[in-house]
Amino acid sequence: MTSLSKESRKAIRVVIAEDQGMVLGALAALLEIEGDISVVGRARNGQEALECVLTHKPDVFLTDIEMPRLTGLDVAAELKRRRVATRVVIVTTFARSGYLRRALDAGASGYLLKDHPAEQLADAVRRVHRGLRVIDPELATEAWGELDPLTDRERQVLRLAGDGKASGDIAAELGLSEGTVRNYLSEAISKLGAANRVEAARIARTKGWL
Amino acid sequence: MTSLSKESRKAIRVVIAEDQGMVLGALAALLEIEGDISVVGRARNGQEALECVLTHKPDVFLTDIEMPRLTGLDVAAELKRRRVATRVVIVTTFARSGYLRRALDAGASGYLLKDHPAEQLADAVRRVHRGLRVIDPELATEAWGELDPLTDRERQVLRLAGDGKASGDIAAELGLSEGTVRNYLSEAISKLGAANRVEAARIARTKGWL
DNA sequence: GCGCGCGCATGACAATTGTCATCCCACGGT
DNA sequence: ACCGTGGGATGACAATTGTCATGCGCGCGC
Repeated sequence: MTSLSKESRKAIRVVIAEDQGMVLGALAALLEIEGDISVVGRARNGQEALECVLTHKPDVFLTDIEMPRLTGLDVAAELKRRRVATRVVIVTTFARSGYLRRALDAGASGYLLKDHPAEQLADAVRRVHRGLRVIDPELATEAWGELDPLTDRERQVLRLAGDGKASGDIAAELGLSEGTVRNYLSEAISKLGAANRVEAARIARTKGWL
Repeated sequence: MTSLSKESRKAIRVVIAEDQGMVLGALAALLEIEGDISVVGRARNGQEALECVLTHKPDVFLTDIEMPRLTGLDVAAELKRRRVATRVVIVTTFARSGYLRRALDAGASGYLLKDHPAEQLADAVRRVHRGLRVIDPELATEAWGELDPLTDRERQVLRLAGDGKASGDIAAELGLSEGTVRNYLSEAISKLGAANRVEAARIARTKGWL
């Protein structure tokens, strides 16, 4: 279709970031077999990814969200701040509306789920390169749903509580009093309609709010 | 063994199972570019995988663990039960000793982590095809460490508790009394050296015991 | 300067959780 | 028939958790 005209002349230059080495290599292979896309850089964490994009200035930057050092969202935000022209596409396992919202805020042009067919990937890269937006339809609808009702404190506290830490420990860790921690937790629990701290943490996590 | 004499004549036939479509496609692409390997089937869940292996009788079956319907471990076990000649290689995100143990019990010939470099994959397929075992070294050592100390009941109860359910709910769900549930939980907590049910669940999960 | 809201803390109380000691009962040996 | 054992239940008690009402100080808007 599109690029048969000039074909190999102007390949789309891509950098990929993904912490699972096997998947990273595999995605790269997947794109390389498309004649019109060329993978010019790979990164296994956010830090590396940022540098890689900055030095290569690729057309498209494909990134996972959950990575060591910096998340894909952090990297996207940083690229936006620096007014880098590279278009960002998020490729993640998580269908969490909170993530999508943050991705868009961070200026991402695409948001795909690892779930859906591999064919979509090369296509998405081309579309985004042409200046279009590619948002997984499944998410796009639900996305403008509820926004995160939690305050920063509630988030912090909930995160720790979700790991099984006791109120006292959490208090110590955050330099608060135990009673206050329980208050925050109680607030979070009621905001999320949960029955206890653990359920609350689960809910927040699945929405991408934690 | 069979026919490596003729080289390209006889490509290694592989079936891949992986629930994330994108990753599935990517892994397939990765293997296809190796001249001596041919992907003859793909599956996105355990059920499908089992059928696919049964009908294609591939040389090697590459599978993720966590999938809908049946886990990769379940499929491996079933293949062993049926005395299918196909060699099984587990490819997973999780470096959990419990998983490795179960994989070996189920007759798997390989256990790789998605973390490590993509190059290893094709190599592992060849090695396994030749009749060798390929176990991620990182795991291999630690593997013959502790075995699961939990009883069936403790496992069930812990699973539910880890999701934030209250003792009463768990009791109802399993047809036990609330006190009994607390007893099991207490046992599990002490066996795992945890401070509470949530931490206990976390620990069990990271060991692959849950 | 006044009032408001927000972040944080207290204290008090009920519900849930974690720990133990004890008990019942269905079994599987011997 | 008789013990041993393991699954399950009770009851009692302490610690932790969840809920509320209330209090304090600080910054902000007006």
